[in-house]
Amino acid sequence: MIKQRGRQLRSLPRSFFSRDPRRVARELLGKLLIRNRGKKVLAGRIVEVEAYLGSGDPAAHAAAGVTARNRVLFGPPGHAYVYFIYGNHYCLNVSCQPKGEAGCVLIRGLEPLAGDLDMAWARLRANPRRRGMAMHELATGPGRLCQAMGITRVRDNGRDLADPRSGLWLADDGFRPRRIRRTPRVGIKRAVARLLRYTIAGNPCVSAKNR
DNA sequence: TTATAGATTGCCT
DNA sequence: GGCAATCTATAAT
Repeated sequence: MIKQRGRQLRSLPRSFFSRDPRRVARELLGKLLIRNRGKKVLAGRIVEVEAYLGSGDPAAHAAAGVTARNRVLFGPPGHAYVYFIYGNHYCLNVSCQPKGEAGCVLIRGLEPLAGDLDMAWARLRANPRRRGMAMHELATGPGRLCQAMGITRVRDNGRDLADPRSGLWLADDGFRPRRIRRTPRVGIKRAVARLLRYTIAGNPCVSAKNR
Protein backbone atom coordinates (compact mmCIF):
# COMPACT_ATOMS: atom_id res chain seq x y z
CA MET A 1 0.00 0.00 0.00
CA ILE A 2 1.27 3.40 -1.00
CA LYS A 3 -0.09 6.82 -0.18
CA GLN A 4 0.23 9.59 -2.68
CA ARG A 5 -1.38 13.01 -2.33
CA GLY A 6 -3.79 11.66 0.26
CA ARG A 7 -4.91 8.78 -1.94
CA GLN A 8 -4.36 5.17 -0.99
CA LEU A 9 -2.92 3.37 -3.95
CA ARG A 10 -2.71 -0.36 -4.41
CA SER A 11 -0.79 -1.99 -7.19
CA LEU A 12 -2.66 -4.64 -9.15
CA PRO A 13 -1.91 -8.33 -8.49
CA ARG A 14 -0.43 -10.48 -11.25
CA SER A 15 -3.71 -12.42 -11.31
CA PHE A 16 -5.53 -9.24 -12.42
CA PHE A 17 -3.67 -9.39 -15.75
CA SER A 18 -3.68 -13.15 -16.16
CA ARG A 19 -7.20 -13.12 -17.63
CA ASP A 20 -9.13 -12.53 -20.85
CA PRO A 21 -8.08 -9.12 -22.28
CA ARG A 22 -11.76 -8.07 -22.55
CA ARG A 23 -12.14 -8.47 -18.81
CA VAL A 24 -8.83 -6.76 -18.07
CA ALA A 25 -9.71 -3.88 -20.43
CA ARG A 26 -13.04 -3.23 -18.79
CA GLU A 27 -11.53 -3.34 -15.30
CA LEU A 28 -8.57 -1.11 -16.20
CA LEU A 29 -11.01 1.75 -16.78
CA GLY A 30 -10.75 4.07 -13.77
CA LYS A 31 -7.38 2.68 -12.65
CA LEU A 32 -4.29 4.91 -12.52
CA LEU A 33 -1.17 4.85 -14.68
CA ILE A 34 1.70 6.24 -12.64
CA ARG A 35 5.24 7.25 -13.57
CA ASN A 36 7.72 7.94 -10.77
CA ARG A 37 10.83 9.84 -11.82
CA GLY A 38 12.91 10.64 -8.75
CA LYS A 39 10.69 12.86 -6.64
CA LYS A 40 8.40 13.64 -9.54
CA VAL A 41 5.11 11.87 -10.12
CA LEU A 42 3.08 11.75 -13.32
CA ALA A 43 -0.32 10.12 -12.99
CA GLY A 44 -3.53 9.80 -14.94
CA ARG A 45 -6.80 7.93 -14.71
CA ILE A 46 -7.42 5.46 -17.53
CA VAL A 47 -10.53 6.50 -19.47
CA GLU A 48 -10.14 4.65 -22.79
CA VAL A 49 -8.75 1.20 -23.65
CA GLU A 50 -8.95 -1.48 -26.34
CA ALA A 51 -8.67 -5.25 -26.00
CA TYR A 52 -6.57 -7.29 -28.44
CA LEU A 53 -7.03 -11.01 -28.19
CA GLY A 54 -4.34 -13.63 -28.08
CA SER A 55 -5.79 -15.78 -30.82
CA GLY A 56 -8.54 -15.42 -33.39
CA ASP A 57 -8.06 -11.64 -33.60
CA PRO A 58 -6.60 -10.64 -36.99
CA ALA A 59 -6.22 -7.03 -35.83
CA ALA A 60 -3.77 -7.97 -33.06
CA HIS A 61 0.00 -7.78 -33.43
CA ALA A 62 0.16 -11.25 -31.92
CA ALA A 63 -1.85 -12.73 -34.82
CA ALA A 64 1.30 -13.46 -36.86
CA GLY A 65 3.05 -15.23 -33.99
CA VAL A 66 6.14 -14.21 -32.05
CA THR A 67 8.42 -11.54 -33.58
CA ALA A 68 11.28 -9.53 -32.10
CA ARG A 69 8.86 -6.64 -31.67
CA ASN A 70 5.94 -8.37 -29.99
CA ARG A 71 7.61 -11.02 -27.85
CA VAL A 72 6.59 -9.28 -24.60
CA LEU A 73 3.01 -10.20 -25.47
CA PHE A 74 3.85 -13.88 -25.18
CA GLY A 75 5.61 -13.45 -21.83
CA PRO A 76 4.12 -13.19 -18.34
CA PRO A 77 1.07 -10.94 -17.78
CA GLY A 78 1.19 -7.36 -16.48
CA HIS A 79 4.14 -6.20 -18.57
CA ALA A 80 4.40 -3.20 -20.92
CA TYR A 81 4.40 -3.84 -24.66
CA VAL A 82 5.52 -0.55 -26.25
CA TYR A 83 5.71 -0.30 -30.03
CA PHE A 84 6.46 2.47 -32.52
CA ILE A 85 3.82 3.24 -35.14
CA TYR A 86 3.58 5.34 -38.30
CA GLY A 87 7.19 6.40 -37.90
CA ASN A 88 6.17 8.87 -35.20
CA HIS A 89 4.37 7.56 -32.17
CA TYR A 90 4.65 5.08 -29.34
CA CYS A 91 1.71 3.04 -28.03
CA LEU A 92 1.47 1.40 -24.61
CA ASN A 93 -0.13 -2.02 -24.07
CA VAL A 94 -0.39 -4.27 -21.04
CA SER A 95 0.19 -7.98 -21.60
CA CYS A 96 -2.61 -10.25 -20.43
CA GLN A 97 -3.23 -13.97 -20.00
CA PRO A 98 -0.72 -16.56 -18.72
CA LYS A 99 2.74 -16.87 -20.25
CA GLY A 100 2.46 -18.35 -23.74
CA GLU A 101 -0.83 -16.59 -24.56
CA ALA A 102 -0.62 -13.17 -26.14
CA GLY A 103 -3.69 -11.07 -25.35
CA CYS A 104 -3.19 -7.42 -24.38
CA VAL A 105 -4.90 -4.12 -23.65
CA LEU A 106 -3.98 -0.91 -25.49
CA ILE A 107 -4.22 2.14 -23.22
CA ARG A 108 -5.65 4.96 -25.34
CA GLY A 109 -6.53 7.78 -22.98
CA LEU A 110 -5.75 9.25 -19.57
CA GLU A 111 -7.32 11.97 -17.49
CA PRO A 112 -4.26 13.74 -16.00
CA LEU A 113 -4.29 13.72 -12.19
CA ALA A 114 -0.74 14.65 -11.21
CA GLY A 115 2.16 16.24 -13.04
CA ASP A 116 -0.07 17.91 -15.65
CA LEU A 117 2.49 20.64 -16.13
CA ASP A 118 5.29 18.15 -16.70
CA MET A 119 3.11 16.41 -19.27
CA ALA A 120 2.47 19.70 -21.02
CA TRP A 121 6.20 20.50 -21.00
CA ALA A 122 7.02 17.09 -22.44
CA ARG A 123 4.65 17.74 -25.33
CA LEU A 124 5.85 21.31 -25.84
CA ARG A 125 9.47 20.17 -25.98
CA ALA A 126 8.55 17.71 -28.72
CA ASN A 127 6.75 20.42 -30.68
CA PRO A 128 7.03 24.08 -29.61
CA ARG A 129 4.04 25.00 -31.76
CA ARG A 130 1.74 23.33 -29.27
CA ARG A 131 1.29 26.45 -27.15
CA GLY A 132 -2.28 26.82 -25.99
CA MET A 133 -3.03 23.11 -26.20
CA ALA A 134 -6.06 21.96 -24.24
CA MET A 135 -5.11 20.42 -20.90
CA HIS A 136 -7.78 17.74 -21.19
CA GLU A 137 -6.12 16.52 -24.40
CA LEU A 138 -2.64 16.11 -22.89
CA ALA A 139 -2.95 12.33 -22.77
CA THR A 140 -5.96 11.68 -25.02
CA GLY A 141 -4.97 9.18 -27.71
CA PRO A 142 -2.31 6.46 -27.46
CA GLY A 143 0.49 8.52 -29.01
CA ARG A 144 -0.13 11.63 -26.95
CA LEU A 145 -0.40 9.56 -23.79
CA CYS A 146 3.07 8.11 -24.34
CA GLN A 147 4.56 11.49 -25.13
CA ALA A 148 2.97 13.06 -22.03
CA MET A 149 4.20 10.25 -19.77
CA GLY A 150 7.62 9.99 -21.43
CA ILE A 151 7.01 6.38 -22.51
CA THR A 152 9.31 4.98 -25.21
CA ARG A 153 10.19 1.54 -26.45
CA VAL A 154 13.81 1.65 -25.33
CA ARG A 155 12.90 2.93 -21.89
CA ASP A 156 9.74 0.97 -21.13
CA ASN A 157 9.15 -2.08 -23.33
CA GLY A 158 8.94 -5.11 -21.03
CA ARG A 159 8.57 -3.09 -17.83
CA ASP A 160 6.57 -4.73 -15.04
CA LEU A 161 3.42 -2.64 -14.60
CA ALA A 162 2.36 -4.66 -11.55
CA ASP A 163 5.43 -3.56 -9.57
CA PRO A 164 5.40 -0.03 -8.07
CA ARG A 165 9.19 -0.15 -7.85
CA SER A 166 9.48 -0.36 -11.64
CA GLY A 167 8.75 3.36 -11.98
CA LEU A 168 5.83 2.81 -14.37
CA TRP A 169 2.91 0.97 -12.86
CA LEU A 170 -0.83 0.59 -12.57
CA ALA A 171 -2.76 1.33 -9.40
CA ASP A 172 -6.23 1.18 -7.90
CA ASP A 173 -7.31 4.16 -5.80
CA GLY A 174 -10.82 2.85 -5.23
CA PHE A 175 -12.46 4.83 -8.05
CA ARG A 176 -15.13 2.94 -9.99
CA PRO A 177 -16.48 4.31 -13.30
CA ARG A 178 -20.18 4.97 -13.32
CA ARG A 179 -20.94 4.03 -16.92
CA ILE A 180 -18.81 2.11 -19.42
CA ARG A 181 -19.35 2.27 -23.18
CA ARG A 182 -18.31 -0.37 -25.71
CA THR A 183 -17.54 0.61 -29.33
CA PRO A 184 -15.52 -0.69 -32.29
CA ARG A 185 -11.76 -0.26 -32.05
CA VAL A 186 -10.18 2.80 -33.67
CA GLY A 187 -7.82 2.86 -36.64
CA ILE A 188 -7.84 -0.83 -37.58
CA LYS A 189 -8.76 -2.44 -40.90
CA ARG A 190 -9.41 -6.01 -39.76
CA ALA A 191 -12.04 -7.35 -37.36
CA VAL A 192 -13.63 -3.90 -37.52
CA ALA A 193 -17.01 -4.94 -36.20
CA ARG A 194 -15.92 -6.30 -32.84
CA LEU A 195 -16.84 -4.11 -29.86
CA LEU A 196 -13.51 -4.22 -28.04
CA ARG A 197 -13.00 -0.53 -27.23
CA TYR A 198 -14.09 0.47 -23.74
CA THR A 199 -14.50 4.05 -22.53
CA ILE A 200 -15.77 5.84 -19.46
CA ALA A 201 -18.94 7.32 -20.91
CA GLY A 202 -18.92 11.10 -21.20
CA ASN A 203 -15.38 11.63 -19.92
CA PRO A 204 -13.83 14.64 -21.72
CA CYS A 205 -10.45 12.88 -22.01
CA VAL A 206 -11.86 10.15 -24.26
CA SER A 207 -10.88 10.70 -27.90
CA ALA A 208 -13.63 12.39 -29.88
CA LYS A 209 -14.89 9.35 -31.76
CA ASN A 210 -17.84 7.80 -29.91
CA ARG A 211 -17.16 9.75 -26.75
C1' DT B 1 16.16 -6.51 -52.13
C1' DT B 2 12.30 -3.48 -52.59
C1' DA B 3 7.50 -2.07 -51.68
C1' DT B 4 3.64 -1.26 -48.89
C1' DA B 5 0.59 -0.91 -44.97
C1' DG B 6 0.03 0.26 -40.34
C1' DA B 7 -3.64 -0.21 -33.03
C1' DT B 8 -1.53 8.09 -35.00
C1' DT B 9 -1.16 12.90 -34.89
C1' DG B 10 -1.22 17.54 -36.49
C1' DC B 11 -0.99 20.75 -40.17
C1' DC B 12 -2.76 21.92 -44.69
C1' DT B 13 -6.53 23.31 -47.94
C1' DG C 1 -11.05 15.84 -46.13
C1' DG C 2 -5.96 15.21 -47.61
C1' DC C 3 -1.52 13.96 -46.40
C1' DA C 4 3.26 14.01 -44.37
C1' DA C 5 6.08 12.33 -40.72
C1' DT C 6 9.29 7.91 -41.47
C1' DC C 7 9.98 2.90 -37.99
C1' DT C 8 8.78 -1.96 -38.31
C1' DA C 9 6.91 -6.18 -40.16
C1' DT C 10 5.68 -8.63 -43.87
C1' DA C 11 4.57 -9.37 -48.79
C1' DA C 12 6.21 -9.12 -53.33
C1' DT C 13 9.94 -9.14 -56.53
